[in-house]
Amino acid sequence: MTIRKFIEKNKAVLLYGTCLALLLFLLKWLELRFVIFDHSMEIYIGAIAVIFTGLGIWLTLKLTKPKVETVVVEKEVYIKTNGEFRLNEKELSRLGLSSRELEVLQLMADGYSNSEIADRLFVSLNTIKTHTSNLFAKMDVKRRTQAIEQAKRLSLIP
Amino acid sequence: MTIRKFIEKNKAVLLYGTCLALLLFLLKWLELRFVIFDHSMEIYIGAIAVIFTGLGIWLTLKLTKPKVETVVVEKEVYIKTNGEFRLNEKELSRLGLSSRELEVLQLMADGYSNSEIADRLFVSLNTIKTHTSNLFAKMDVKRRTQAIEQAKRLSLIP
DNA sequence: CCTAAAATCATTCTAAAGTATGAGGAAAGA
DNA sequence: TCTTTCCTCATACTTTAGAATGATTTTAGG
Repeated sequence: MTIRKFIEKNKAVLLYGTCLALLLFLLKWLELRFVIFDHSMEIYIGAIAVIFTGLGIWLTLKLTKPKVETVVVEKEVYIKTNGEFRLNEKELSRLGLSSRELEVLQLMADGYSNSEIADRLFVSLNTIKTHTSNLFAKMDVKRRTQAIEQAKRLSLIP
Repeated sequence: MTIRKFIEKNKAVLLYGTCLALLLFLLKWLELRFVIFDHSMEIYIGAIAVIFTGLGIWLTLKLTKPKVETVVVEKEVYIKTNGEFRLNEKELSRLGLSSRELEVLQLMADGYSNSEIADRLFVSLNTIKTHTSNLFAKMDVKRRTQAIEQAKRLSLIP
C-alpha cells in the first residue's frame, strides 16, 4: 500500500531515474561503437550534453508550475450618485398622487412594463393600467415617458 | 552600436554558449585526470549528465516566458448629477449609436411619441420605428423606458 | 357606524409601440 | 470603383399601452 503511494508521489522522479538508467545503457552501447573513431569522445560528450540539457528542460517544463503573470485591467462602471435625492413633497401633494401610484411611477421610470410591474406588486395587469391612467390624468400627461420626464423634473423620483 | 544591441538581445544565448565552452574545457581537464582510474568513464559521464541536466533546468527557469493572465477589475466611477452634463463618448462609441439614433433617443427621453419625433425630424413614422428598433438592439433593451433609463445612467443624455 | 378615498379587478376598444424583413439612396473610405 | 454604413421608407404583423366604464373591497377618519 505504502509502496504504491510512494510510487504515486515520486512518479516523476522514478521516471527520471529510469530514463537516466536507460540512457546510460544506450551510452554504454554507443561508447563501444564510437570508441573506434578518432574524435568519438568529443561527439559522445556533445551528445550527452545535448541529451541531458534537453532532459533538464523537459523535466523543468513538466514539473514546475507554470509562471503566471497577472495583468489587472480596470473596467469603469458608471454609477449615478443618487444619495442626495430629496422627494418634493409639496409637488407630490399638489398633484394628489397616492402612495401606490407613486410606487407604480417609480417602477415605470425603472423601465418595467405594466405586466412586469403587476407581477412585482402582486396585482393584476388591469390594476396597473388603472393606476397608470389615473396617474397620467393627475400629472396631466399622455404617455409614461412624459410622466417619467416630469416626475424626474419635479423630483418625485430620483 | 548594432553589436551592442545584438549582445543585449541574445544575452542569454551568449551566456549559455560561454558556459558550455567553459564546461568543455573543464571536462577536457577532468578527462585527463580521470582517465587514469578504472571506472573514470562512468563517473565522467555521470558528471556530464548531472551538470547538463542542471544547465537545462536553469535555462528553462530563466528563459520561459510567464503566462499572462488578465484579470478584469470593475472600477466604480461616480458621476455627479448636479454638475454640467458631459456626454460619455466612450460608452457612446462602445454601443455604436449613430448620431440620428442618439437624436431619437434624446427626444424619446423628452417624452415624445414616435409620431411626434417623426414630425419633429421631418421623416416618416416608419423611419423612427426603424431607428428605435436598432437603438434597442444596440443598447440591449426591450422598451423605450429602459432605453431612457440606461441612457441617463450612462450619461448618453442629460 | 358610516363615508370618502384608495386599491383592486374586469371588459372592451383604440392607439401606440415594437418586430421582422426588404430595399433604395447618399456619403464616406479603402 | 467597390464596399460599408447610415438614413430613409414600406408592409405586415404582434404586443403593449392607454381610455372609458363599471364594480367590489379595504381602510382611514369624522
